[in-house]
Amino acid sequence: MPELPEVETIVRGLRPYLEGAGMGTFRLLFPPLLRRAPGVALAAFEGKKVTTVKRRGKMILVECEGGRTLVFHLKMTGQILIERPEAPADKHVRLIVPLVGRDRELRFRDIRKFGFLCCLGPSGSSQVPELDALGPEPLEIDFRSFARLFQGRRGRIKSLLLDQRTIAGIGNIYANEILFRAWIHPLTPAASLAEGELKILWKSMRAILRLAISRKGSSIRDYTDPNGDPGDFQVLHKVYGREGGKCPRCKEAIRRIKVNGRSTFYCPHCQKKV
DNA sequence: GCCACTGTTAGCAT
DNA sequence: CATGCTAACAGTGG
Repeated sequence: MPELPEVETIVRGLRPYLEGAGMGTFRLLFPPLLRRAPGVALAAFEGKKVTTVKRRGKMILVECEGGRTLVFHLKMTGQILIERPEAPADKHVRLIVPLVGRDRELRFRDIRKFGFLCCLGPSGSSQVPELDALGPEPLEIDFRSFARLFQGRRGRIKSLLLDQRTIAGIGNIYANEILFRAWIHPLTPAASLAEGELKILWKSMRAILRLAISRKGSSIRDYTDPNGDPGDFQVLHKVYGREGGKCPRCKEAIRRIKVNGRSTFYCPHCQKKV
């Protein structure tokens, strides 16, 4: 579930618990969670203190003393929870990290098991291809660089917004909401967008993501932050999940199509096909 | 029960 | 190289 606003909310929720805390013995309940790293690598984190928690795209980076970093990707159904050790853990909890002296533990819970954890060595080297190939951050990129992302690209604009190598952190919900706000049809060839349209798209992207972060993300199914609190941006969705509903701008019925196999919602009147 | 659907993306086919 | 499908998995709802 988590896209950029949800992951940002999670990271902010984790900081007070993790930063400065020491990590105890990891309990890896589902070993395949740990990707492309020998199982022993986890031991290198035990007894170390967390220095910083960061977000990059949809990934969570937990930096530790000694320069090592844990990288979490929640994929569709992953959650990171901070709970008391005595709180019951259900069968979907895949990893437990005790936080020494804080009467709390971090739990990675993931129903569909798509999520993963990677360990980065002290070299800070590139052991996570997904991390290295990631495009720029949508809230940091300036307009000129943003416009350049789409030059000479033959893909459709929605496909490219979802492509993490083009720009990082945008998923299906926010791609739909951003395009609606920008009055752009999802199937528009990216390279055909005029300067003015790109400017509106850039502004819409920033506005939607910032607003969603301020609402602590969208809780469509069971997304919660580390404290178990849901976001409420879903009540502000204009098109996502609203097939057949009225466009808030023109009252036309919202339409649903598939783009690259993903459900895509738009207003046929406000987002004209080119 | 069966089928379609789900917020992600790696890996493979084209 | 660029782009488009499908599968990985588990659960929910019709």
